[in-house]
Amino acid sequence: MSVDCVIFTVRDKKLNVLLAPRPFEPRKGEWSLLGGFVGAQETLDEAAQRVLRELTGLDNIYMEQVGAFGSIDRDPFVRVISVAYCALIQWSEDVEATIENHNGHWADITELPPVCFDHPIIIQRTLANLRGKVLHEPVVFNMLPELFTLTQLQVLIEQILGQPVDKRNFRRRVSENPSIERTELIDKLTSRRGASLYRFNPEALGYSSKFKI
Amino acid sequence: MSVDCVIFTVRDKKLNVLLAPRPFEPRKGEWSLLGGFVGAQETLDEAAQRVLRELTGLDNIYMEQVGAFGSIDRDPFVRVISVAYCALIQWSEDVEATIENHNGHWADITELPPVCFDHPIIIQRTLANLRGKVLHEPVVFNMLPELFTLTQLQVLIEQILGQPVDKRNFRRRVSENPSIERTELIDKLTSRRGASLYRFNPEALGYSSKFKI
DNA sequence: ACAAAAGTGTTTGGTATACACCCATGT
DNA sequence: ACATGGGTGTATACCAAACACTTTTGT
Repeated sequence: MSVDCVIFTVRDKKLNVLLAPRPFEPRKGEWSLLGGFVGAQETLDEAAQRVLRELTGLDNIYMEQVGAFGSIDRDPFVRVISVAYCALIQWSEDVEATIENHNGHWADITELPPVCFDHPIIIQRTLANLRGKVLHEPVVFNMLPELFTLTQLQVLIEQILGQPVDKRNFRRRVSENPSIERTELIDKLTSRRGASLYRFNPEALGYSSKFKI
Repeated sequence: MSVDCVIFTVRDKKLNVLLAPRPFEPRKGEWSLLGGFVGAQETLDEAAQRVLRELTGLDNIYMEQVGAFGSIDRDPFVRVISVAYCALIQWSEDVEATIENHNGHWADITELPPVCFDHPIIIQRTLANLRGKVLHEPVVFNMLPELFTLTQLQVLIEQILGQPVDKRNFRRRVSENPSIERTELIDKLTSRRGASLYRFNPEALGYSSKFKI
């Protein structure tokens, strides 16, 4: 019984997934998702959080279960059932260091290397899952810094959906979403003109109103 | 490692879920979902199909995984992780007999009796799942006979959604859905006037068109 | 001056909703 | 005759999509 984490981040304007060489047999050394076994006193959610923490140093991360995968061919001797979790993290130098200690490598999801077992299927299902909810649930903010520009947000959503998004319609929808608040701050790093920085404030969602981008 | 089946059917115009007294300790005798352990040579999907077959006599049934549930408190001694499956079946006298041999009982989902462990959560999550897709995927036909009237279909959907549906809008949407074909046959059992019988024909969905009701 | 990203409204077509009466038939 | 469920159309409000130019500023 194991958990496998499909860890997404946005890096250099591309959606990436974290892979690592499999640390033991069978298929030792082949690319695989980051996983671990479930302890006897852990819930599945706890196990997933722990695995993520051990391999990235991150804690308190957004994770959601995707499903259980029980293909038989995984290991010829031991039956392994794996529960997949989707994690969204913010890329940073800090994390990068911890990840490298565990031989983790980011792979652009549009050009994945060969991955072992049924992990390609798990990645695809997780991505489909994410695509289905990115516009209806406030999950993307887990991949962005506290303050972000609308272009950053748009590019990220385009990466997840795998298709372009109309800029004006996008910005109108954002402006109608009370939980995405414009701050007085201006980011001058990415453009000459400078772009307003925004913040996600979950409190600002009214009682009945649903999140929507 | 077990699978639990959340088996829905429509009976007497109500959405029902199948429960059975738990056959062994702990909590022997309390209401529970129908479950079983996963064999060493089975996939999860196969295990779910087998459990369903053993307990209802039905084969080749629509089933979909809902997720894995790993709460610890389930059994104080053995760690059990359960993968839940949603099954939609057509109610019939035949099935009823097999079910009774296994002490199965239908429970109206609007007035569930106390159910053991985390099974109430599993039922609610499965139902939420079903609600989310009933209008976008052709799943309801698994709960209806080959030929059905539009009122049957409407009542079923209302039961699943837990709210009424506008009759004229509903019938317009159905008429726009090429996969729901009107036959020449008339059902005279449920009304004096008689109602046209319809059939679901998955082939009739065009290439790009999505199912929608 | 120009390159590079930020920012900004309107029109149009489609889709979802609300709503009430007549029809056919068995009893 | 009447009770029961079957069947039908329109008007309106809302939402989604398409679309192109001006602004700011660092170099």
